[in-house]
Amino acid sequence: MMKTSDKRSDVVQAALELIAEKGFHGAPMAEIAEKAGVGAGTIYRYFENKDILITELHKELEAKITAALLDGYPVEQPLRERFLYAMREVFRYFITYPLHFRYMEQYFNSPYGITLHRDRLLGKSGDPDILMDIFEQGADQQVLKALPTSVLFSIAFGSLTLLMRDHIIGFISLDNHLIDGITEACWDAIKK
Amino acid sequence: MMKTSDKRSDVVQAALELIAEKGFHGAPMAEIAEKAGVGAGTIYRYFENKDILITELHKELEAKITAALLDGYPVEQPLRERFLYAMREVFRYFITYPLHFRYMEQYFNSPYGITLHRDRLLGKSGDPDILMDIFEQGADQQVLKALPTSVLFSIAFGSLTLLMRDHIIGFISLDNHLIDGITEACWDAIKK
Amino acid sequence: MMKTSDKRSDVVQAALELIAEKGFHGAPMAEIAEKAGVGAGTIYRYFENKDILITELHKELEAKITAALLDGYPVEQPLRERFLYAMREVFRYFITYPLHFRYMEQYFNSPYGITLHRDRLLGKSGDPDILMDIFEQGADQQVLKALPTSVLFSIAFGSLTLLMRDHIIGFISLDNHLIDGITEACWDAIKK
Amino acid sequence: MMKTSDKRSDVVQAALELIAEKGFHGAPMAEIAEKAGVGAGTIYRYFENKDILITELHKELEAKITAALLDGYPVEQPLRERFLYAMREVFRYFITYPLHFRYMEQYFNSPYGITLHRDRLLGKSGDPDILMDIFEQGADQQVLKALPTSVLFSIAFGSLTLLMRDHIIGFISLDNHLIDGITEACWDAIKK
DNA sequence: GATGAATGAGGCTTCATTCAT
DNA sequence: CATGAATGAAGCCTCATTCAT
Repeated sequence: MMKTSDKRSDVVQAALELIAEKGFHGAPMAEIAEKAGVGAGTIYRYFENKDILITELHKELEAKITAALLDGYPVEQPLRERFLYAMREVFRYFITYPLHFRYMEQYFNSPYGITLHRDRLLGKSGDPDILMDIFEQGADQQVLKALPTSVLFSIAFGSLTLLMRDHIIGFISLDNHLIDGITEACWDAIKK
Repeated sequence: MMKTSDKRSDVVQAALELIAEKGFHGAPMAEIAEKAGVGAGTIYRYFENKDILITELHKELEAKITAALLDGYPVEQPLRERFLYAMREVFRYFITYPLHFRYMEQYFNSPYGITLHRDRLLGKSGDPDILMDIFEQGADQQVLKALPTSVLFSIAFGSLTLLMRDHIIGFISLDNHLIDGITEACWDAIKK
Repeated sequence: MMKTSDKRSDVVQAALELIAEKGFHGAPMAEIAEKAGVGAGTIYRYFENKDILITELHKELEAKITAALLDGYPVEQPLRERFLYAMREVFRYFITYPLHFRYMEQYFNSPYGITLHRDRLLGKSGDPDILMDIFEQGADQQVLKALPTSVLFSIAFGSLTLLMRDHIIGFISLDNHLIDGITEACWDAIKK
Repeated sequence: MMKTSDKRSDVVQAALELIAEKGFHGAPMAEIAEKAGVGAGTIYRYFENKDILITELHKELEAKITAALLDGYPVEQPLRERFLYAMREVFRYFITYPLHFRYMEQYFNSPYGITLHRDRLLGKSGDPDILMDIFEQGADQQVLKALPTSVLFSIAFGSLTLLMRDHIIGFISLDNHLIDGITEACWDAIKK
């Protein structure tokens, strides 16, 4: 029933923690191995090389985030509610799993992220991107501002990113009330 | 009147270009030296080590950006106009100097950025932060939403960051019309 | 009647192919195991370690070559005919089994080969070396040049080795006519 | 006046000795560095990587051998004398520099050798190959057997190779008398 | 001051061998 | 007997920094 062996999970977890905390270059394979409690060579049974470990870990996190977002998503509600829900869920997910946020951030801001970005632009990303869908529908229904979809996305997601950073370093505290205020501010930004 | 020798400037420029393009780990000191047309050891006459070179370069860029922003800043205008002006200027500055943007981004997303952020929170940053001033005044005048200053900042600056990324990779084209639309969307986000 | 199990043969065959093609260092035990269709640990049931596998494989090939050479060997014929026969048989054997040639070559040109050579000099090699016998008889009968036996051997076998190399890489084509010419040239070299 | 720095020569000499004695895989870069009395990284100032060090060393040795061969070469003498001279010189050179022989042997019997061989066949080797010239002229003058040039070469050079091996391991002693006998035997092999 | 050759610690990866299942 | 996951020593290479010239 377990698809992944224990050692593989241990490696993934160790890599997640180290990379999230110290970045790709602050996380040598030897240290990942040590933290995972496995031999250095063991990592290579599961991941061809460090790049693939990094990419694979990104994919796993993305899948989890997407799943969390889709779970309970109010498909039938109006656009505004769906947008607010999605934003709040992403906030909550990352607040619950701050390492995931830090990892995704590292990944996004790295040569890997470039490829990712390009693929996403070209629609190669396989997952149903909820925010993008919302923005596209919003354009059709003329509920949102007449700005390119990707611009709307950047406004919402860029805000979220910096706010998460501040939350994680303890500069602000993203409680439900604040999250509500923020997501509504974002809605004001994109709505017509 | 020149505080810094030519060689120092050459090093700084070479470091800027290499790091902006390839990141900190893609810019070995030897390569920076070569690009600057100086010996590898020479760098160490001006900068104690690589970390200090990186930090110093960041400070220089920040000073330039601040200067560009202050130049022509409409102090007397209402808050809204000042906000729109500031955002547009930052966009224009980074569009003119994409290497500066890329460098600042690298710096921000790195262990260095952590320190920077912490210091900024503690008010150690010496420069007069225009955006922050605007947000603080907006709070006093009750023109802006009742959100923490740093939250307002993140909404504006987070949006800007992602949009600049997309512009630099050529995914969107930030012409004046689009910039106007974006800055107004950001204003909608923060205004009461 | 089978002294060796099937798995042992599979390992030997896999090792032969891999080593012949890629050399000792291009043939990891894991890959040999995979090609043989057995577990990596299984190899160690039959061969204490890689060195022993390599040495053992060499012995097996040598036995086959000797057998092929002895089969049909014209014991009664004059020296010249026996020499020509032996040379031609070796050529034909290696042309039929190029992997065997390549393996022997690898073995000969390696630290293993040193030991082999030394042992052969000391007469430790158990097999009846036909060429050596011919040379020794030739010396007794004063049909061959007054050169040490091992020198005569080197002339014949050294020529053969390089020619086989050229044949295998496709630079020359060792057809029967050419083989006849070569073996007679070798005979001219050694005959008085 | 010194084209190569001392360190470079030290590295080359250390590499020559180690590789000649133990083969490419028995000569780790770290050990070469240690034997040369330099830091491990220093090697990489002179040679991009191990492959290039190996190839470069081969080129240097080949140049020396060619030079030794050409020095005193009796261009005006008949074919037979030139062949005997060339063979004897090669023997003498390798007897004087046994490490050179062992290195060339290693190189020849390795993936590097394959390329070398192919290039030589294609005439890409820049040096004036004396033996090959002799064989070609011999074919024209109908002094030599009607065998492909490369076959004549293999007979002479293959013999030489094995004999050098035996000499180096001390199995035979290649004194002038023996060398004369061998080279004449080789002449008998190739002459019509 | 300026240079750049030299250094060696440290990073990634391979692979012969072991051993629990 | 057979397996193959696990190990870790060892190999190649990079690069920040130093120092003799």
